[in-house]
Amino acid sequence: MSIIKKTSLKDIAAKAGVSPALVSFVLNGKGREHRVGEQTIKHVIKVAEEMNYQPNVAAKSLRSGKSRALGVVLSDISNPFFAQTARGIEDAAAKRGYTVLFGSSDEYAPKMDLVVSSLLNRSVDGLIIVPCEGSEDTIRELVRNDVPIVLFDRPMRDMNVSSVSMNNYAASHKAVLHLIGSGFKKVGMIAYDIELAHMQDRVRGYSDAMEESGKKSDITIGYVKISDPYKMARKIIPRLIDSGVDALFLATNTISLACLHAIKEIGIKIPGQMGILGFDGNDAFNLFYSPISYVEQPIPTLANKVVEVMIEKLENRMALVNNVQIEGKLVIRDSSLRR
Amino acid sequence: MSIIKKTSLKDIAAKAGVSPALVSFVLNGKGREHRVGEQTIKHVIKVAEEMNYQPNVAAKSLRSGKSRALGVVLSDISNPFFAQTARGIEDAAAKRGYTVLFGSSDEYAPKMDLVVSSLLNRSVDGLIIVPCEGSEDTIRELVRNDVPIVLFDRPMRDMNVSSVSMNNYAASHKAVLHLIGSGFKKVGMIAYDIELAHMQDRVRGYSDAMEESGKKSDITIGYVKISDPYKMARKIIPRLIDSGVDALFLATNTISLACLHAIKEIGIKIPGQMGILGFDGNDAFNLFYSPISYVEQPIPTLANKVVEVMIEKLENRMALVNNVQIEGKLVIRDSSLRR
DNA sequence: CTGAAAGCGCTTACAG
DNA sequence: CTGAAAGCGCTTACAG
Repeated sequence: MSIIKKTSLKDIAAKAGVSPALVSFVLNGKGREHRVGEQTIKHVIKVAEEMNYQPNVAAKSLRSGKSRALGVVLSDISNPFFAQTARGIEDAAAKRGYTVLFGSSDEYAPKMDLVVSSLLNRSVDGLIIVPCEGSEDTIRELVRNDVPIVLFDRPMRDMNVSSVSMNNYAASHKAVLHLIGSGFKKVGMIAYDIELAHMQDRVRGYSDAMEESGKKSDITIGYVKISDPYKMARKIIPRLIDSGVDALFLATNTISLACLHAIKEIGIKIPGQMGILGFDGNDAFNLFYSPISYVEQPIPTLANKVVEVMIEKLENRMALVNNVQIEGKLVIRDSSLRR
Repeated sequence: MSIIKKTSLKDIAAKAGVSPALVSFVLNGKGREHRVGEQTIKHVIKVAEEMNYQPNVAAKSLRSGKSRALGVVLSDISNPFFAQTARGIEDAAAKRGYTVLFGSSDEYAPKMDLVVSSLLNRSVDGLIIVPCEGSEDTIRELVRNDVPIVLFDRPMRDMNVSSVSMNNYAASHKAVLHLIGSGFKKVGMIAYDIELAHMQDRVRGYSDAMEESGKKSDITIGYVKISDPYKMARKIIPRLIDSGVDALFLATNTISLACLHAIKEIGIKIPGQMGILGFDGNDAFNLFYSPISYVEQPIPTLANKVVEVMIEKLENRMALVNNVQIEGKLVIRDSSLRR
């Protein structure tokens, strides 16, 4: 096994006694199409294997304008949700012969622009983007320039762009109904103070569930900054308790963790004093003295789907917009069960 | 802001009224060197900016044989330690104008070979590798073929290859002395049953600390499989307790988490019945009812260093082998304090 | 101080 | 059924 590449098309052509063009056709599976003889095809392939041919990717993409590479812009690849997403996308892409380049926007639009440019610069064929707040213009311009993009995790309505995300409205709605059904009187929510659709959907799911349960006047939402959720959670939670909130629906994994820290610090008993339902499973939820219930996002399914939609778009050159929603799952543990 | 690239060197040359070669020189900062006139330099740069020139990476790397891309082979990018490493490497590389491609080996040598080939195929300039067990031959072949590589997390001795890792021996040694100093009588260890240097160093640190403390006969190591640490932890821990072990030094983050799950399930009190000292901080450690002490790896420092060593190697073409060790830090919480 | 030209390794009309 | 040739966008000796 020699991992190192050096053989070129020309070398194979020379050894096989044919032209480089022919080798190119055969190796790209276009032998039949160009009516190359069966014998020749077999022979060329054999020689290529013997010489351990590895095509030069730079040459290929220079010539073809395609790189078989996907750019993926995440919020932060070190965040567990996105780390798992990254892994899922990498695997799904590899299965289809695509490589993936990652970048982190840190939820900051100018940083996102930087990452997008750098990725485009590397001539990726398409971009999978977790759009951050204020990135609408960037997305719009990419669409306008026919850059193939698929949004992940956060759809953007009224914009001509495909997306793959969880059905945030339905999952949140179900989660809140579960809390209410479990006997909690006044369910509050802690969310990010951002306009992005996924967050709005989670908030709507909560509000609608409250309203449908005749608790419209109990709707209580504490907003925290995406830049420092812990600090605000520490301040807001006591206030929510004072206002009579006896259960909390936490809108993201990071918010959940921040709130658990605050709750532990303040010394609130779960679920006795406060019911909890978080987002995205993790070890901390499982190891908490009162295991935490949560909305589970089917990350591998989501990752797989976004790659599928992307490649569909790339290889069929379809312009049609596809907004895929995948259902979440409620995982129920002690923290959301009134005793 | 137009993110889309299309301007070529030739376009700039035409507009600036000079030759493409001259533009290439100027834009690569070799204007002075080639004694291009100051006026011309300024003018060319201005035109390039006006036209929002973005060099075609494929063409550059085809021609130069360099891609300014680094390949990074991790164990599993969805594992928190490696996710944070990925982020650190990405940032450090971006700062120096390099892009990063990731791949996960899943601790399986054949998979690692696959990922390495694919990365090399994409003509990365160098490879940062977290070597898995049984990958010595691959590493050796890469070295033999002059592929610039730097090992991360796990050095390999007696092999002509640079590495960046934590000083595992010292950190483990210190951790175990702390447990003993804290009053625990019989400190056991749970480790992976692998030969890799970082694990051996952690085991040696433990053994030496025990021996130096006159507890040679108390040395008790439970080995778990890297493929399913939880299952074995569940079996081994009761046995260790039966043998009188009253504190556990856990050799990795994953092992720590697996053991905490098992401990919670079995219902062992920490630190009353069992002292615990784990590896790598995380939310689960902090939120555990008895906060877990741990060895902290300075991930950003490590990530930064590995990129530095890599680029040093790449740009100075130095053949010299550099084995960097960075000291870990002991973070002490309740779980390792006898009361 | 500046330009013309070759060539990196591919793909793809075009010609036969 | 197969080959010769152009060209993707760069860089870099070479010539002047």
